[in-house]
Amino acid sequence: MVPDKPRKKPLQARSNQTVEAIFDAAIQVLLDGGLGSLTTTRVAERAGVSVGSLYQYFPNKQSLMAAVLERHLVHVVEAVEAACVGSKGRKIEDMAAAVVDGFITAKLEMPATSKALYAVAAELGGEAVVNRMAMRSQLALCDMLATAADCRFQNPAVIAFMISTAAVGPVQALLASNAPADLTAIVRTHLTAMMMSYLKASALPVRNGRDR
Amino acid sequence: MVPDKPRKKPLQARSNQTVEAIFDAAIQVLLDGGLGSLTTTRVAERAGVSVGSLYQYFPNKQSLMAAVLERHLVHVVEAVEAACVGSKGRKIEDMAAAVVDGFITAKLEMPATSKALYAVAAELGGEAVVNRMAMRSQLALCDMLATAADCRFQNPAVIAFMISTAAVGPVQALLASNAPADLTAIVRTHLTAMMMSYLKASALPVRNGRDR
DNA sequence: CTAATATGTGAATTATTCTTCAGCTTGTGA
DNA sequence: TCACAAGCTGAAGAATAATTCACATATTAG
Repeated sequence: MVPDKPRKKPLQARSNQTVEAIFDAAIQVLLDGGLGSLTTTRVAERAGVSVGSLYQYFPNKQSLMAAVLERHLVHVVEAVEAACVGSKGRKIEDMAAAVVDGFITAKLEMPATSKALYAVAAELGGEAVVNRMAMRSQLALCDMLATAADCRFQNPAVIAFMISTAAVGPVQALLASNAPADLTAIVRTHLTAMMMSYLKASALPVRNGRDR
Repeated sequence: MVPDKPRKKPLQARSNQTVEAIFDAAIQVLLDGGLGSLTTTRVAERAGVSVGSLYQYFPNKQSLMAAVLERHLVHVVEAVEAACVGSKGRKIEDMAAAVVDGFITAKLEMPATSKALYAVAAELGGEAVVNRMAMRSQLALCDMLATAADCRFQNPAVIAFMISTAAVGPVQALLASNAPADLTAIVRTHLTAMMMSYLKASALPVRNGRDR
């Protein structure tokens, strides 16, 4: 619906640097002033390039914002996916711990970026990106859950939906209130506990070896 | 930091109608076009009044958006607070069910409004409103938890934080994907199950009558 | 009925914004 | 070295926005 692809693919090393600089600058501008005061000119200035260069790689402002958001979310989703494949065949407790840990670690690796992008995610262009990424992580979770060593689930897709969506709230709140590090640790513990107990409560225990 | 109060308090019935119309129009404009394309002129047009009237009650665009957001969040928080006071002295299972039900019902009562306001909440002015409302609901949750019939909690504030923040994710996802009603019912069930199991897992059972 | 007050109007002002493009600089391959 | 392509520039165009204010209309009190 809205153009999303880079207008031009960077070929020389120089242009890659430019694109990197633009990405970083967008985050910076977002951080002091919010999405409302982000302008293409300001981003270009901060990146140390001209507006013209910006428009060489992004057909318009919206596609720039979508690209910045996607870049960050891909990073987070990949962390979740890694935790999922790494926990296949384990017990659900290990699964819960690994997934929560991967998610929180990735999200809090760049807290400023995470926080700045919530406004972008809530905008018209961002919604689609968010939905796409949510799908990806729920698929990975589903795959993982199907291999649990100690139980089966009646409706893995719903469980995956709940886990992935319920995890975002506490982390978002943590970021929104610029919480101290010790609260972060506590939330990590509690989120793990929440997911573990939820998984246990939703599990159909496997009798011996093969069920059904 | 940013002016937030109405410039003028409506005295006559006529002006109250105007303010109501402006609120409703703001939601409408937000719904088709998003925050990015919301302008004071467009809101005034939709409300059937002139821009001048709008600026008579809101000193600027930001305060208008904050007021619209606050109005909705107060409604949701009041539902949660009602569920909390109504569940004092009950068992934790009843508490979890009542709170989740109150929250989801209030949020889904006006799904379009809820969805439209996520962008506002993520903006600079909205963050403060959201934090204030989060505080209110966590306080109510804390009060409720302290009266549980069947157990005590080591750190009620953290539990309240987790419950209130973890509940928003699934509902937000539900709204973002325009989910069908049956999925809504399933999420309601699962969110209740999640909170119940989490509360049980975090509880220190009370021995007999009085503990400690 | 009349004066005082409350409310409503919307063109004009002032400021920004996104986006383009004609020309300049830098890199590369022969 | 030279010519062509890739990359960069930033002033200018066209559009749109937030906010004001001098004036019109409606309501209320006395």
